[in-house]
Amino acid sequence: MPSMAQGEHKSFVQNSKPNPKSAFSMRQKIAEHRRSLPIASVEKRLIEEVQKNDILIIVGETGSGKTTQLPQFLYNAGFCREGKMIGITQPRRIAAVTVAKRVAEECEVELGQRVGYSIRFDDTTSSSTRLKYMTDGLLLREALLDPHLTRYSVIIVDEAHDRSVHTDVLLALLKKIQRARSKPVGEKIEFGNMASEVQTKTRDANGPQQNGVLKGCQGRKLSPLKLIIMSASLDARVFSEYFGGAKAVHVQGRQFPVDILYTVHPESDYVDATLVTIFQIHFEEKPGDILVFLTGQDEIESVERLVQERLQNIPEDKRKLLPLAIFSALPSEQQMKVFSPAPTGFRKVILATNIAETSITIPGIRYVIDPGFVKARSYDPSKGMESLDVVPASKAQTLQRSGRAGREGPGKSFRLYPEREFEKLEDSTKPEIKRCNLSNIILQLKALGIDDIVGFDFIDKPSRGAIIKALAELHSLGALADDGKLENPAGYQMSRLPLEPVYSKALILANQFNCLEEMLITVAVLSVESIFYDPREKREEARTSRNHFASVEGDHLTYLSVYRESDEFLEKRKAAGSGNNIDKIMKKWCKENYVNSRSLKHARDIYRQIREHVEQIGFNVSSCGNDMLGFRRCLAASFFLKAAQRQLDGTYRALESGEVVHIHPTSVLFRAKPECVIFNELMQTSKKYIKNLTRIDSLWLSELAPHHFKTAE
DNA sequence: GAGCACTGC
Repeated sequence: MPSMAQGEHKSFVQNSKPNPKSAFSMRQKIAEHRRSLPIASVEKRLIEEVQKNDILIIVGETGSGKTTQLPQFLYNAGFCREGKMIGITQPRRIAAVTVAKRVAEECEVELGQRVGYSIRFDDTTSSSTRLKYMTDGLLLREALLDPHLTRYSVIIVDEAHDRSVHTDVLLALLKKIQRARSKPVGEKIEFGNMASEVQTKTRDANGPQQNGVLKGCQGRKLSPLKLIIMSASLDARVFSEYFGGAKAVHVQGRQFPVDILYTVHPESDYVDATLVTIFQIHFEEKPGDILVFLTGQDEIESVERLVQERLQNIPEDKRKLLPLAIFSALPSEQQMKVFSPAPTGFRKVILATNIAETSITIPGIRYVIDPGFVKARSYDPSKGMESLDVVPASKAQTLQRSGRAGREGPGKSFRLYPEREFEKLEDSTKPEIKRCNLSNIILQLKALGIDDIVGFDFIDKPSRGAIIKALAELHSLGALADDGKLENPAGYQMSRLPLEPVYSKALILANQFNCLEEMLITVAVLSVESIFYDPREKREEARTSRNHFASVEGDHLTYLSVYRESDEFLEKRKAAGSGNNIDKIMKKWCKENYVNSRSLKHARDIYRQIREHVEQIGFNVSSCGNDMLGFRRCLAASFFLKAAQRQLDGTYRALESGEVVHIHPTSVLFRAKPECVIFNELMQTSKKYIKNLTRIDSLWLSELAPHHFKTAE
């Protein structure tokens, strides 16, 4: 072991001005603490502000109670008259569920009555629901069916600082809807008409009767819509400016003070610095668990190993330190371990990715170690390529991380860089909309009747190049006509499916190729994280299992056989009379076959949902049986935009971008190296890798996508 | 022969 000597010691300096707004509170024991929440004292004022202002920005730190209390205040003040609802959006499913449950408890109603939540695959709302918690993505979907969101009197967009694509698009849309709802219906409004017109042809069976609603309101005003944007931290000004100088109200939070400490000098090796700091805290600080923010699985696993190694070299009475890893790819049973209290006398050190920044809250944390980096996804529209890079965290992220030390008592945050480096960080993370593929978003906007995408009023405008690229892709897929308007019916059908546009297109084609059943399964599996466990898994049984499913034709057919075999197993068990617990049976099968049960369950949910959708469109779900040649031709026709040809040196050239790429080691075609393939994903990590491929005949491309390959011959 | 932060419909 290198000289990670015990004597090594890092000097930290206290930051010059203590963070004034650090007062997190413990997880509130709900009912008894309601009155003591900071927001309780400003109920009257908040209601007045909402009555006076159509748009209100509320800046509230964690622990203010805004998410649980404000909707109740509004309900009591009469904002749900005439059956109207208050919608509260969250960026994450788990938050929508837990908050709704808590509020139902506080209101002493059954979940799904006055208070409910609705997230994909799980809707607890009923006709009596007035406070509806949901994900922002779900509300966007609702807007496709009801372009004025007429059932809502108030919409609260919570955690707007998150700046997810969904939040950004939703805010832009709500701005438009609010304007439309303040005008008499007879007047021409900027969008919605076209969408509702076409809707009569393609509307979901249970969609609201939009035309009827509009007719009934003829000559009258739609009721106005109140908009409340809730955000933590620095970004309030951005939202206020976007909404024409909207009023912003601050609500005090509740957190314990967190001392911020910086290193005196920059650290050249943050893994090493992390290790030193962990032991320094362990030896010198009072009891309390440590939370370390690292960038990924590999890093976490190596720090875990290093901590274990080092523990062997210190006196036995000081070894009471328990390292635990948490990241999203970790099976949930192992994730749960970080939540159980450490054995008596032990100190936990949680090695986490960003998952611990917002998604989960671990009790007992008093110390945070923040090396100041994050792994971020970015997208290069010109090459159609994603990449994952380690980049410096933003100020907002860094504050959020430090706050994790002050939820249960005063804490300390150790930043592994000097204070002057903090000042150089970006204020906040680049909004996702500026670093992702826009084809899906643009398809949604087009379906809402918004045709001028370049001129659309985004909070942060995506680059022109990214917009053009997405428009071109949608045009190639047949979703957009030459004039840039949505094709009827294909474009509308595609916008209704909760899938990447290219997968929706694949379903439309599969309907024509008579292999819709196979394609439904394939795109469901492609829509989830890998259904195979960690491919680094070298155990013999795991390899055998993967080989058992592998198809020489490629990954798509491999996924098909995994899904089908799991399904057959389930059917057999059901027929044998033991079909009571589907989840349990599937888990057992997954374990035996080294398949990720979380992913497979998710794929099955998606399959069920999109099957319903295509049946509503009027497609007949038929199977091509054993005609895998026909199915591969359909895959080629669907994914022609992403084809690659083998070169003499064994590398591949992506036909669209001209990039030199490599087959990803997780592909079943990694060794076979067929002459021509279609693929679904192009990602740069250590190399430019293509993932999820199927072997095709290169002649199929010009035959099946002549509009795209006419010059190729 | 090598590797994937986190969400969401």
